[in-house]
Amino acid sequence: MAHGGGPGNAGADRGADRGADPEAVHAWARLVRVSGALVSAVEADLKAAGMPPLGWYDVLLELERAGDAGLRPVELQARLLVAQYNLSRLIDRMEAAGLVARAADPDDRRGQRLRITAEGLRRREAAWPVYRAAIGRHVAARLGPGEARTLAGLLGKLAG
Amino acid sequence: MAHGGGPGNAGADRGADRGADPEAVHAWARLVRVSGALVSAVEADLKAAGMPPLGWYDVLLELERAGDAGLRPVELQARLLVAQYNLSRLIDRMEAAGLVARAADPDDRRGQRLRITAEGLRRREAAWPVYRAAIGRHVAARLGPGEARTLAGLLGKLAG
DNA sequence: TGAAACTTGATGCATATGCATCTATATCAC
DNA sequence: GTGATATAGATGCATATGCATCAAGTTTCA
Repeated sequence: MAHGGGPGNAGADRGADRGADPEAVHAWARLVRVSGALVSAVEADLKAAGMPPLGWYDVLLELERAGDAGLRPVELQARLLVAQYNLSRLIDRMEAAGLVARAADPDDRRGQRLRITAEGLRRREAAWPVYRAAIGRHVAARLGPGEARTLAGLLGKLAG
Repeated sequence: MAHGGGPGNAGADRGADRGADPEAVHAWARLVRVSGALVSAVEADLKAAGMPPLGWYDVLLELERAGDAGLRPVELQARLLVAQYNLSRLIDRMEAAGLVARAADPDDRRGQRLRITAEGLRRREAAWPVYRAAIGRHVAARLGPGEARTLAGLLGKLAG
């Protein structure tokens, strides 16, 4: 479970809330709390079904989309917004599990190309119905398509 | 940085997206990615200013609000949505840092009452301007008050 | 060309998280 | 009351994360 909780309206000067209006503070508090709870819930659903965690899924999906060319770790890093050292070890684990393969990059001898293995493909495909159902339960059941679209739009602005 | 990335439209049967409509899936993907990125960014801002991490802030704020009576760990756990074993050790660290105090609960000898210390109070107060500025930079600068309110509302529905 | 600066990815070490389980106390059913 | 069950909180162990730094390769530019 994520840390949640609300930022402070207990701050001394409520009247002069410099730096963030109260609506933004409230939205922030909810964002942290709700996203943490939902991620935990979905993660638990995946685990309960014997599926790999979300982070693994994301890697598998990106590599699947990248196709035969594979991806450089540094590209994957940028897409998934994970820290470099973190990705390095995530790939270690996934490689050990046989889901991805590292190969030398012919164009840059510092680098690698990562590719999904057949087994990795199978695992991602097996995970998707479970993942989709979890999203259905935790998101789609609570938000209509219009609301979901609005939410995505607002989050997009936040990502700026 | 959090794991981000999108769930699969690479799934086999795109036409029959049982369990979650595409809008929900998209909103979910954005939620995970954006909230992760923002939490990382805010956390980095706090750290850069020498302030305690978000999780600590949340604990301090709840305890400050609870006042003299303090809070039971189990209550804090429910409010912050953290796992029990996790909170137990978070409190260990914060106690070691002198920001919170554990005391035996007079009404339940299994339990404790947690209270914020004077130093904890000072730390939380010192952190708030930094935290507020971070929220301002990362949220308020990108969302007007009306949008922030809409976002909070949608997230509230998601929390259901 | 060749030295300085930068990029890519790995890794040792400290810290944090998750899981299972444990102890102690409280509550419930009888 | 007493035994069964539930709840509060801690903890050993495995795994994951963050930080700093490193080695190897690439780019830049005098």
